[in-house]
Amino acid sequence: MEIAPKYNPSKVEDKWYDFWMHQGFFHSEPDDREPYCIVIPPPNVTGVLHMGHMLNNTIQDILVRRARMMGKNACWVPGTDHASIATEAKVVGKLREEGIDKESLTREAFLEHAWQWKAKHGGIILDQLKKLGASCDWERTCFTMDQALYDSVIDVFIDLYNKGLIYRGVRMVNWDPKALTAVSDEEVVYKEVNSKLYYVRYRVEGTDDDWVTIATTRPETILGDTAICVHPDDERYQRLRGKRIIVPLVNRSIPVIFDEYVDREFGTGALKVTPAHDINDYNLGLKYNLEVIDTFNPNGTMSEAAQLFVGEDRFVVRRKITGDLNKAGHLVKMEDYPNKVGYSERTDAAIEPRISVQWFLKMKELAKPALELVENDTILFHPAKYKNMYRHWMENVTDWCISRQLWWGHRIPAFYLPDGSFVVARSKEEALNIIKSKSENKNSTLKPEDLRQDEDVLDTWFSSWLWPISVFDGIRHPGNRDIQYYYPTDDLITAPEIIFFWVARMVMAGWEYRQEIPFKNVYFTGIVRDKQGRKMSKSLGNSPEPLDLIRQYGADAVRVGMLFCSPAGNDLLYDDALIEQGRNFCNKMWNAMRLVKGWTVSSDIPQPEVNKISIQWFDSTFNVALQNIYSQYSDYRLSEALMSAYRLAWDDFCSWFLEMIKPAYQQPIDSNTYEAVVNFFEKLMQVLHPFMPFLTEEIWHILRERKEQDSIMVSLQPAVGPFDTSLIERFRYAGEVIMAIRNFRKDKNIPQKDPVRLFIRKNNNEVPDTTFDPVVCKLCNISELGYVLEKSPDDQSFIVGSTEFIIPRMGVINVEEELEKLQDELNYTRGFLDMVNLKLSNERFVNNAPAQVVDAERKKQDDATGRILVLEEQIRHLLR
RNA sequence: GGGAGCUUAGCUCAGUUGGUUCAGAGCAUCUGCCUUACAAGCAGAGGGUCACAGGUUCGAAUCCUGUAGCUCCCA
Repeated sequence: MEIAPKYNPSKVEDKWYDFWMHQGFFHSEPDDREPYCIVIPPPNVTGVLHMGHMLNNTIQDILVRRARMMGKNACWVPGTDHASIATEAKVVGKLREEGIDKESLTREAFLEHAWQWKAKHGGIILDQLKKLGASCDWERTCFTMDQALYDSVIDVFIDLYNKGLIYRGVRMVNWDPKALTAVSDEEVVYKEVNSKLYYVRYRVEGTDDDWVTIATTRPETILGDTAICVHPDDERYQRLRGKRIIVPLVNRSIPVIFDEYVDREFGTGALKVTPAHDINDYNLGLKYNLEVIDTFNPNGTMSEAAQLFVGEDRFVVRRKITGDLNKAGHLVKMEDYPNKVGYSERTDAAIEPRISVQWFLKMKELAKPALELVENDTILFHPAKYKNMYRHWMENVTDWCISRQLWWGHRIPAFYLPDGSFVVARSKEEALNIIKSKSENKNSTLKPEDLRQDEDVLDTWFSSWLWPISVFDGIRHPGNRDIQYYYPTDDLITAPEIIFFWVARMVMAGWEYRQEIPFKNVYFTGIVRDKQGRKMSKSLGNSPEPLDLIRQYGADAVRVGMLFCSPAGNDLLYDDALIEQGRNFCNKMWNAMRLVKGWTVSSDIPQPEVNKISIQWFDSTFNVALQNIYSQYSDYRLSEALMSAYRLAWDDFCSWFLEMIKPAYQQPIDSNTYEAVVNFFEKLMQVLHPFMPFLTEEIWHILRERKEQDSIMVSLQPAVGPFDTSLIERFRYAGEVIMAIRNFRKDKNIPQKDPVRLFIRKNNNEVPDTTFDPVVCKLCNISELGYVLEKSPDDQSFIVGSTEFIIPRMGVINVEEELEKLQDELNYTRGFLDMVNLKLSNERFVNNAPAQVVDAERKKQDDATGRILVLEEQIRHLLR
């Protein structure tokens, strides 16, 4: 068989992905096995694959493939999220390009466009994930607006309403003037901006020249002022008691109120109060029963109520009004002032606090058990430090504004009667029944068409929080086979930035609807950043195109590269070098396979001693590493598990083991050894499979003849076998000897191809351990190995531990150079011994430290003493 | 303004209950090598007062206190 000298991923990857799909290996149905389940954090239908998805889904795939290879019934449910605001914005934008105004369409017509858009773009990310090797159960692909999931959301709304947890209320909300909708507190991002503090003076009513100066960052809101507030103890303003103030430009008379809320240090100590446009002012307004004048239209332009600048944008008005105030003699001064301004996470428009009627979900009761479940480790966070953040949010949780003034999404199932009252129901008909059953005769003549359904939809997260349940239809059919089997799911892999948006709320929903946790572990991934530490983003243009990377390096290389430097919860500084490292590793494995497959096997030759001991050593080494790797998996230290597997494969298997058992050039290998090598190789591929699925499947198939339906991905990972740590320990020493001989050769310019003789000098009457002598001989090209008590004048030697290794003179030696080296080492060792002696002569140390530690020091003492003797003798020897 | 966390090699990070698996790994760097699996490689080497200052202890990267710097979250 021709095997390419370099691994070519593009040829291999599509082939195996198709194979896995055709075999149905990704699909899961409930059975007798233990389930393992992950639900994907559903990507937006608006999105395309970015590096963050690559990392996140690589981790999920590793966990799923590993669970599958542990014999569990693994199910990874994929799907997408309808993303109300983002999608509606995209569709509106697209329509605008086509010259269609959203306002000119009916709701039904608009939704028609939205569904078309979703059909075209909604599956892009999921298809891209296939290139990465994602082993999702594609037959279970879900969308948050599929009928079953849609109805689940509506059911939950109705249920929570009936439980009194959902209410409709007038509240100050975060208004996104671009998307024309309210957004939740969590969707507001605060940014530091350089703004100005405007000092504006207001005339006291009934005076000609008595002024009160206030400081504001938002002069355009002056038109909505309905009070001036000062601290009751502020000496400067006592004269204002009982007075009224004239609002500049509009000449409205407003009261002065006294409240301790005011910070006397800030600005002038006098605060203008605009209840319609600031949350704190709103609260003051409630307290003092102030007039509320809403001076803005929903799109951020001035309303009729403002009287001036009607229809002009708030930021334009800020400029204009400053000029007008100045002209009218009201502007005292302006100062630069850095402050934080809230922006919409979705549209980046500056958030406008706005009074409006919205739907809210009470959070306090739901938060209580959800906090407890994380506090008592029923749900584990990896890394655990995120518990702090979670606790903080849960303890300070506020009611969740769940309505959005959009069309794309789950329409709020509330129906309004002509008199303005409403009922919550699944349909107009049901609503009508409820109305009729409640009221005597008053509404008996109502017809369905008299009812008007709420125009708004629900926050997207109000569907996402049900995701782990609704993908199995567990809201509508709580007893169905799937939900009973797969729920609670096992692991959730997500970003810390949505810990409140999503993770916390899933815990709440899980507890409310199943009295169960939604998942057992939450693994928080970091943010993928560029080399300068900037978050990768489209606008910065600093992100590589993931699919290009896969084409260039192969999916396995990308997976391995991304994971290498990504401990849980830590940000990943992306660098192409990481992916190159992944590619190099793939190639290394490929070449090892080429080596092994290149041998001719003979059952006629006996197995050399060196091979026997090498196989024993690698078997132990492998099992120790395996134990390590498995424990790293259970601690969710995936990058460490990968690193352990990497070193096992590269260092232990390739660099050591294969070199130990490798037959001489063009010589056959004995069949026992060959069988052992192929076995090890197979197991190694199984260990590596979750990280690099394609390459391992390819090599696994080349290593042995397989049946048509055989696949490494449904094989079982090896169990940890017995191991001999003393054997590993003894080889560690032999390895040091080998390295010392290599150094010796290099030092003395003796090429590897020239054989040398090696004599080991026995200390006193010790019985030498000869286990690895054949290995040393093979790897160092030793023609003769013996044990001696003395050495002859011409010999050269080196020391490992406290044993001297002698190599009969080959060529000339530089006596002075040797002496200097030996003297240096002698000095160092003497210093070392002094330190140890000092420690051992300290009675408090000997009495207080555990016996182990003291013994270790004694051992050091012995070794150093022995080494000094050898060194001294070597020096004497040279001087002779 | 309130809270949480971080600071260990040039870079990215490990380092459980204080004690020879405590100063580690990978990458990068440097030096030899195109040695018939692999130059996308092989064999070696160098590199850290564990942010700073105190304290506890026989013993501190690890525990305590303070200082400085960075990051994140909340308002």
